[in-house]
Amino acid sequence: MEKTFNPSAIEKACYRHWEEEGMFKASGQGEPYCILLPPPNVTGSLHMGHAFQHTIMDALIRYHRMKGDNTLWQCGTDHAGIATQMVVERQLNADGLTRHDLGREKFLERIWQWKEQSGGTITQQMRRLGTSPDWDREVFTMDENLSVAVQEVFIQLYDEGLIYRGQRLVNWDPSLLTAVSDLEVINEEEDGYMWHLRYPIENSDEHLVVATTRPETMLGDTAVAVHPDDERYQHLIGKHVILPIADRRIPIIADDYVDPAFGTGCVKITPAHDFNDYEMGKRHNLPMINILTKDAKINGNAPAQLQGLDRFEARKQVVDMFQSLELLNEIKPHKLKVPRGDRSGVVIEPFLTDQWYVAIESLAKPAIDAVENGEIRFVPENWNKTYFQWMRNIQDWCISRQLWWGHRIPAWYDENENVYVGNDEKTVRQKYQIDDAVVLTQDEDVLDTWFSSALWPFATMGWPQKTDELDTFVPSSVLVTGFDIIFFWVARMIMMTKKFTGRIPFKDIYITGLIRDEHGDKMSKSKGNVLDPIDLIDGIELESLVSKRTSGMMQPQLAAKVEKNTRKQFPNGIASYGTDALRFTFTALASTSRDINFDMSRVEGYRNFCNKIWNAARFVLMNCEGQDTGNNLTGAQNVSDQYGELELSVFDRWIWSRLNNTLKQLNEHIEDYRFDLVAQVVYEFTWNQYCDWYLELSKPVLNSDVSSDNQKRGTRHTLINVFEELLRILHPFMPFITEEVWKKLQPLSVNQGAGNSIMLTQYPVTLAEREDPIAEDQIEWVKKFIVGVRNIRGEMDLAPSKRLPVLLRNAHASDIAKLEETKAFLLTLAKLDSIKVLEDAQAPACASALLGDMEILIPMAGLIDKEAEMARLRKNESKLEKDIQRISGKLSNQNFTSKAPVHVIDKEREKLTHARQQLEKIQQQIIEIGQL
RNA sequence: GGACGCAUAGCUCAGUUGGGAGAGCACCGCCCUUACAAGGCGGGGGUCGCAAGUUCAAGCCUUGCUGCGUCCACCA
Repeated sequence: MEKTFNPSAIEKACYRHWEEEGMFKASGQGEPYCILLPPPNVTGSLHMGHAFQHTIMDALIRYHRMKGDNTLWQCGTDHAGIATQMVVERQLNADGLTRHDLGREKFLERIWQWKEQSGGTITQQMRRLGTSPDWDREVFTMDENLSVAVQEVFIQLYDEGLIYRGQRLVNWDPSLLTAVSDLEVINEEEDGYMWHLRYPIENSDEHLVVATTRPETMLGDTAVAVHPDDERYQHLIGKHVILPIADRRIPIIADDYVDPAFGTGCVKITPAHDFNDYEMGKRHNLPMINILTKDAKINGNAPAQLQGLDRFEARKQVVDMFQSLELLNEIKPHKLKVPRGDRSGVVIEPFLTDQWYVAIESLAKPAIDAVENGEIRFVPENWNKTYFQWMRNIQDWCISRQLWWGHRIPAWYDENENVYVGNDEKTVRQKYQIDDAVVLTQDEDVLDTWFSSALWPFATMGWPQKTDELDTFVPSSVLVTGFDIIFFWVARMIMMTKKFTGRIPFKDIYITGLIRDEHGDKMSKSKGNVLDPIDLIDGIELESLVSKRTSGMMQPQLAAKVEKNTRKQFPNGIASYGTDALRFTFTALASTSRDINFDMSRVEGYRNFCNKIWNAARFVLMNCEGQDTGNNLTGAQNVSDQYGELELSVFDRWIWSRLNNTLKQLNEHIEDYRFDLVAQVVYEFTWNQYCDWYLELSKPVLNSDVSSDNQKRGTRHTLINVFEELLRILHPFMPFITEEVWKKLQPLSVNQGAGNSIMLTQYPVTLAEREDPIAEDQIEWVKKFIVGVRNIRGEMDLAPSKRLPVLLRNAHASDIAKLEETKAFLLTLAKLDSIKVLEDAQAPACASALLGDMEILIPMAGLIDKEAEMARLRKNESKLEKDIQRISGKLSNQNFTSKAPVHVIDKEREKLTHARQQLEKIQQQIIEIGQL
């Protein structure tokens, strides 16, 4: 084995092996365990958020697969209607073309080409991450069988009256020329103005002053509203104003929606271009005058001079006209929420169009119930509040999009605009008994991408056909996703799956945090702080990183800053850390926190962890290869004690006990989705117990002439088999290194017949017989002994190579028993040349450490500086004095002694006694040293 | 306006039912000891945002405040 772990040398071949051997398939045996991959955009590429979530999912999948569950990771990609169509349209634009130049059919061909060309990117990147979904079951949301499901759902909902078509005010994106749902509109506060406009009152010299942030909409005003109780305007209710410019006579109406305290207390009402006004328009039977074209220019309902102007140009013109009519009262700076399309970024216009909607309320109810009654569980639980809040105020879902890329709506119209819904024209004619002479045309629109995503849990399992997968894997076990798509996707899956299968789609919803940069900023191209997971795996040199970060920016003027920051943060580019280090980092960062700040130094730390594992393997191999590891002896499988020729020492038994304990904790943490704690316990065991202590403790046995063959066999046996189990424990989190190392070590272990991949072995289980509190107690004593000596050595600046004599004073019988069992280890690990037990209190001048009542003494004899030892003792003394003061204060408090539980009081008393004894010894030492 | 989250060591974060403040990284000192210098050993470092309350006991529970953040709704 190489001296240093080199991930790039093993990962790809390792993955190919797994995939070619079909190891990712559900076994068909055991309890079903299923995860649905949130389908990424087919033409997208893997970002840090994906990598994070995929790591978590893969860890769960591998864990359950090794546990023997019938484990399916259902994967696939999404057609991502708007996003994908935009990409291809942009490509066309670069050639000076629009999609209309190509026509619908040609344009769709072009998108399919693009999908074929770039559709494999993300799935290839997932392979680099080591993910193990069943690729043979990969689904694309526009595959034939998915389209069948989409149609079926649409038709069934329509026939039940739960999908309807109607003219309403929708969020209209004037650049994409499509309706979008409420969720696709981002409202952000921006600086704007409030214009105060005067409307002359009919047959009067009076005016009403209305305030507006969108003056151009006055062209569509059909009323002015005041509060019914507003005394200022009582006399005007029922009268009319003459709308300037448009010269329209519109009524002054009363409605308690108006807040008399805001602005002037008069509101202009534009039912065709504002959601509140629309509602009021319906209440008061007001006409709805649409003044905009689809691309947000002023239409023929406005005065001729304004027609054809862009909405923002028209705004200026309208203001100018009011000014010249002396009807502009004032212009105030004003902060307002501006609705923008989440894809296009342009200002959304409320716009009257015909669209398709899902009547959502009856679907929402069972979906709310499922979470309320605990059938579906959010983790962390708190997210159910977010869910409830949205679900209980849910609005009908606008599902039609004026796009070409997507599932075309299965509806046909005759010349009289009658609607017929069915699978295809032929079916429709039969279903509605329409004569062939009647011309039918299909709806031009497609469905919202999320409509097909909502069917993911059952459509991927073969619905509407009855399949075994539907029975077995609905509901799936857990959905791993971000909170940003709870409404878009999670809620809608629950509604649709309940509706069409009667089952819940998943039992748990594990909501992960959002990956941010190390300072908590969102990763974005414009900030130039985006990390590509593949770059962390393979490494990237500085120049490539800089050009990657600065190319194709929406705001090229930021490039210089991005370049500067990048050069500063990564003067040497990014090193190659390998997949396992990256995955372990994600695992360790997966706490309950909402925001996860991705820290490069963590990756480096876990790269080192990989190297640690690698080198531990080298040590194990070096000591076990070609040696008798006792694996063929009876009883070796579940070894926890001595079996004749296999003699386990106290520290062999100790490490088995620790391993068992670690596994127990790990199982609990996985149950709780606390992957950060999972990472912590396995890291701690591997590095701080197995490597730091166990490997060191094994050396004296393996290298000594004194230890017996049976003892050596016992230690080798433990060395190899604990490690082999540890590799299996680690595998779900670090699949590559564990596979590579396991293949080298497995032949030496009791698990030698387990097959040709660690991913198909059994996950280790906890065994009560491995628990060994006595061994744990003894090794604790050994550790304290050694640390005590090291402490003196470290603080007294004694050369590590200098072997020291140790005297023990005030040793109990139990100390002496432990000493006898472990003396060889103490001598080696603490670098001692002798250990003597003193019969009485007499001792030369010594530096000292305490282990319980026993004093570990190192004669100063020219080695140790008096002042330095004095300072060390004083430090310990004052620490003990503080402890004693605090504890005795507590114990002398009558309230405490009368009210606290007995075991707490006893514990405090014990602590006090112990501290006093320690203090006494320290002070005695101080006197002794002081006399020198 | 409504809901939610966060504030603990220089940085990034753990701290489970209230009972002696932890990790990684960074920092300081010593060491190239035959698994590993991507390492070993030792060490320093925190008024747990502020205030009040409950309690024998509060990083943890309650209330208020401050600061930061997210989501939903929205006053033209």
